[in-house]
Amino acid sequence: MELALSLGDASKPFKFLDKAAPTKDHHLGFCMGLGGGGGGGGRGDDGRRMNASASTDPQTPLQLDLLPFSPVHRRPTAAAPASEARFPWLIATDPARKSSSGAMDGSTQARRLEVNRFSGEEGDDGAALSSPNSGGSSLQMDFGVGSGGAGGAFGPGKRDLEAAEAERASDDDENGSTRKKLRLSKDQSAFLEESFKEHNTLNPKQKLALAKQLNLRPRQVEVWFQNRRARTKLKQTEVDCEYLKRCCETLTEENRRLQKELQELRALKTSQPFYMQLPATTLTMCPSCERVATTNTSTSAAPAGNPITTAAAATTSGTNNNSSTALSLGGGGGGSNGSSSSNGSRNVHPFVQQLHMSKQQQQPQPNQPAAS
DNA sequence: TTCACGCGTAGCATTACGTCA
DNA sequence: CTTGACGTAATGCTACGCGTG
Repeated sequence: MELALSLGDASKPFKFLDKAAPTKDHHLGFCMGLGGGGGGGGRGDDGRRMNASASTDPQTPLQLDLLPFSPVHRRPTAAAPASEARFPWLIATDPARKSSSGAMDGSTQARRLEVNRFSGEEGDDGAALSSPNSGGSSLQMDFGVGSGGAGGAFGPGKRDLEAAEAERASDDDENGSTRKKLRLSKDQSAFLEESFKEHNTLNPKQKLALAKQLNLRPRQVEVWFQNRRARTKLKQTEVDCEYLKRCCETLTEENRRLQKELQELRALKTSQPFYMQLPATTLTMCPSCERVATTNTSTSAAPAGNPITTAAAATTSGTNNNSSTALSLGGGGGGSNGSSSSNGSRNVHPFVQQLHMSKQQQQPQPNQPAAS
């Protein structure tokens, strides 16, 4: 049993940067597919990583939408040019940003804008910044230095907390020892989420582009995606667990039901001497799928409405003293494979058909219907 | 062709910080 | 005001694929 988490088509190019902005009311989310097949999907360039990927299994019997998802994106308009339409929060929706660009005094503005922001001077040298020892924490808190005014589009541009945080960070910069944790703004997170829906992994180009768009360091983008994948996997595990739990319950119930039926059959067998005259029956199990085989000899001994059909199987030799019963399990329980033989010969399991054939060869019963 | 090496990125476990009830 | 739970950014480590000499 396998769970596949569909997070978009990994084969698609990284389109989010070319797309128009997500709508203001766009939903962030993903859907999970519970599949029953072998492991498909996986990273495009690396097959060994298979989780959190779109399921290619055609079976995909169950899909859970954990969050609503809307693929619709807003197109850039004349009123909202592409750069702004791509980032609708740049326009007017963020009151904090309004304040940052409006009534805020210069120093405060600079301070707020530069929190979370990687300075443009860093350029595309993501590798250097990626080093955990590169002092990125202190660097990113190096607000007010080289603010240049151009950046800050994706800076949080809000939250007095961050200003206070920045002040504390500036203190930390002096000793340079503490790790400073930054909270991404909602807008940044939303955009990253949108990107994650497109691709849950990043190539260097995409990473740099995203970092530039969001005014973050490439390392931050990278870390965000790593953590996001981890969260996705965790959710998947939870869903997996839930699904297995349901399966277990179903099977337990099925087992209980079968045990009950078996008891009934045994009671019936002892109460009716007719059964004693029947030839030995066998509980036949398919060696490949371990499914109990059906032999349709239409004894109709089962109680009415009984999903289990009993059949007195003809034995290959009269010397077989084993008392056995061929049971046909109906489609009940969680099974969806249509193993029930009630549909006639079309859906009869190959193993069952093989049984029929062997029996017909050994004990031909020309007028015997195939259905149970 | 094979091997060693470096680089980049993945997953994973863990830490540490910020937020909230 | 304190505290514990929780979410999450960040760190450190290992493994793998790939390109290169």
